[in-house]
Amino acid sequence: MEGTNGIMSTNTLDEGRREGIGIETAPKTSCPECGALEVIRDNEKGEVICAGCGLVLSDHRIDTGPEWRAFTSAERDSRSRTGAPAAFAMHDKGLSTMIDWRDKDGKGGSFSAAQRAQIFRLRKWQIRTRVHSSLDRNLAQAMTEIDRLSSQLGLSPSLKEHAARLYRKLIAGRLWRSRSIDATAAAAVYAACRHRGSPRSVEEIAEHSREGKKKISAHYRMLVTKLKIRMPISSPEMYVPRFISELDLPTEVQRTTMEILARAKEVRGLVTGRDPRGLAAAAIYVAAIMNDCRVTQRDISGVSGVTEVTIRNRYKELVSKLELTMQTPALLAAA
DNA sequence: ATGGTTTTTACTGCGTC
DNA sequence: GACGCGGTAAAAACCAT
Repeated sequence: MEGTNGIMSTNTLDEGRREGIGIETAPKTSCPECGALEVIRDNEKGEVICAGCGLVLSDHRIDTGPEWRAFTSAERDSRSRTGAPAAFAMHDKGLSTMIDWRDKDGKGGSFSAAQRAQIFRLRKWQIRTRVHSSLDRNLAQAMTEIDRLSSQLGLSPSLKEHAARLYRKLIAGRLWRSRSIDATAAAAVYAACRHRGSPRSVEEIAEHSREGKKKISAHYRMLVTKLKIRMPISSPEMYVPRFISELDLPTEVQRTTMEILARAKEVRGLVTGRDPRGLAAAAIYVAAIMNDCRVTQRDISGVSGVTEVTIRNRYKELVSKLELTMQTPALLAAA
């Protein structure tokens, strides 16, 4: 038991989370936009927000790292009893254990012998106490998977809940005919993100899932049709805030980006048929240069998940068809 | 299945720090 | 020389038919 407490110390958790996701950015102390020193930690959304201007300073990963879930079932149980209404994300509303399906921690590394032994005991315990109907087993596994995906993607608890709700709806309506729980769970997460207008690409989700991109999107399509939910078409704008904050760009750039995208919509053949992420990435690139703050195409490519080539193609189109002048104030002054 | 479109992969050249 | 950037051709992925 003292091992549990040790592992649950917040420092260890934080380290594990950061390493696991690969986020290196140190927490900022002041807002780059308005200089305010005060920040608001919004645990609900998983964001850190400037108290002065509301700029999202870091939207990442307040959630617990998945690698510790094996040790926190007791903690989670007690927490949910004391009030967290995390009903939908747990198949039996808090009585479930959350043991992962693999002997790996969040980094993909292995556990120590002692940790493995502990996990083994917990797994055994979990199997013995688990509800045995196939539906509940299904849900249990799905909820664990949704929880794991949400953690690794840094999704807010409410988004996780949404994904869980979608999954439950699918099961309850006997609309679930495929065999892959993981793919359906991933599809539910993807659908939830998209439904709430903070889209993650299928690629991003597939990165953390056992199932591939193709299968997940197939299951997503099935989910949408079966559940008869109307999805908002994903637009470049939806990606912009996340990319901007991941790139540590000021809000000014975001404003310019939005203006560019708004204008781009007017021109035919500029937006339709194109990957919205590529469009967002290119618009950000142009906007950054116009605002005199340099970002490399590589960096944008990294956070957006499209290649530099695509960014180039898009931004060339933007510049030519919108007749943008990409000269920075500095360059104009020099000339 | 097929054909058209878009994106990615892989490689090259150019200028700059 | 490493790096950012631009361009290209061919492969791959995607989508509607």
